[in-house]
Formats: sequence, structure tokens, C-alpha cells
Amino acid sequence: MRIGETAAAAGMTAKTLRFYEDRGLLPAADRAPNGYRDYAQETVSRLEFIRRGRTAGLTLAQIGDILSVRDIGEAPCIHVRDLLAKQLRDLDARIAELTALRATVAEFHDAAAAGDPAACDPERICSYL
Amino acid sequence: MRIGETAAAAGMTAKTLRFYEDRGLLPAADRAPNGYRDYAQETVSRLEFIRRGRTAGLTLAQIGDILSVRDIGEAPCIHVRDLLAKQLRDLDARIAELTALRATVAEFHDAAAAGDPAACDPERICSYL
DNA sequence: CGTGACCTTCCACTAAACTGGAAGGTCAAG
DNA sequence: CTTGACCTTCCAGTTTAGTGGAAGGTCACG
Repeated sequence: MRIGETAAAAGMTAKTLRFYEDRGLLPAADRAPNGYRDYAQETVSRLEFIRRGRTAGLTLAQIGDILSVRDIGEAPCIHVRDLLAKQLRDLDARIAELTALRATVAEFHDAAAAGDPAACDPERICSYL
Repeated sequence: MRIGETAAAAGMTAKTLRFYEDRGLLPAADRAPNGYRDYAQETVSRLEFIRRGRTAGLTLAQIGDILSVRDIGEAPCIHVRDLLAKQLRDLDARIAELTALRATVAEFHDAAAAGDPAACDPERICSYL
């Protein structure tokens, strides 16, 4: 399969496949006599795996790690489970952070909605912030 | 006041002040005869305002907008209120997004915690993802 | 033979908010 | 006179996941 066909099968662009190769997520592809990359069918599964990882919010580096564990013949499952656990912790932290920020902004905003715009203290630039 | 002193008073570095000047958040500073920037006391208030804006999650561009409204003599309060409202909407959207992602990841993770690592289907690279 | 749809490589660019470092100027204290 | 702590400018790099484009090669079709 040529690169465009493979990419289309995975819902990506050819550019993205070259980029993944550059980042080590795809092994260097076989080449046809004319120099074109020639992909095996499994490459599509690999790309779909990458997509699922992205959907789970993993970075390409993390997905690359999973793939290299897998590529040396080990089952990456335990590694994947640990990554997912870490991802859960990270998400919880980010959500907590954003929620706290939201509370701060809501306070500012409520004050702004209630306040009198004319009461701006020149010292503070804007009394709402 | 020299740049380092001003920066320290606002809890920032001199580099950051130069950067803010470059981005238009600080007007070009007066210069002492030796070429050093010479800041007025109010600059610290302005920097603290920038800090509050950052704390509220506003971008430097948004803060810059507020500051320029203010600098032409208008009270930026209404503008600020609108920005805060927009910020609230953005935060809610981001939190919802991350919460949805968390649910997806939690599903994967629960499957991984329950599953048998030996059951990896080679076709799928890892049955947990 | 020409055209269009592929493919190749390589380089630059995107957003955000700085940070690091090089090369050099200024100034008060010892 | 030297040392050290400041200051100046300018250039480059950090992070992520690609995207855009230039310049050129390949190939089937008409």
C-alpha cells in the first residue's frame, strides 16, 4: 500500500505518517523500486492504535513507549495500565486546577456584574481584576 | 527604579519585564542617562494587574487589550466583565472536555485493571487501548 | 507528449509565555 | 584597578502535533 492509501485507511494524511515515522512511532517503511514507501496491512492497525492512544489523551511519546515495548516482543499491557493510571491522575489534577481557576474567575466576574463601573480606582487600573 | 528592582517588587524577573515591553503590555520605559530603563512606581501596579489577569487565566493578548483600552482613558471595566464572562465559558468548555476524556480513560483503565494481560490480541497491539 | 495525481525530501512555521545565553556597557565598593 | 552586580541588545530554544510549501521524481491515461 502506498502512503496516501494507508493514511486514508486510518483517517490521517500522508504527512502525518511521515511525521510519525520521523518520531519513531512507525518503523522505516519498505520502499518500492521507485522509492515510494510501501506499507503492510498491519500498519493500519498500528495507526489505529496510535489514534486510540491520542483519544485517551496520551502523548505521542507515551504511545511511542508502548509501541517499542510491544516491538521487542513484550506484552505492553501492564505498561499501558500504568500509563492509563498516570493519565487519570494527571487529568484529575488538571480538572481540579481548572475548577479552582473557574471559581476565582467566577468571583471576579460576579463582582464585575454587581459593581458600578464608575467606581474604578485609578490605582488599580480596573477594580474588577 | 531600575528594572531588577521593579521586577522584584512585582515578583517577576527583569527578563519578563523586557518581554512585556516587547509585547506592548508595558510602554517603552524612560531611560536614565546611562541607558538603563527607569520605571515609575505605578509600573508595579501595572505589573500586579497583569499578574491578576494571568491568575484569572487571561492571555497576555487579552490583558494587553484591557490595558490599551485603559491607556486611552476609557474605563475598561465593561470590557473586563465581558472577557471574564468569555473566560468562564471557555473554562467550562475545557473542564467538560477533560471530564469526558477522564471518563474515556477510566473505562480503558478499568478494563485494563480487570483484564488478563495474557489475552492480548496481536492484531490490536494491546487489548487495553 | 502532456497532464494530473501521486510520491520524494527538506525547511519553516504555528501558539504561549517566557527563558537562556552571548557579548558588551556601567558603576559603586574595596 | 579590579571585582561583582547590575544593566543593554539580540538571537535562539523550549513544548506538542502536526501543517504548508517548494522543488522535483514517477506513472498511468489519453
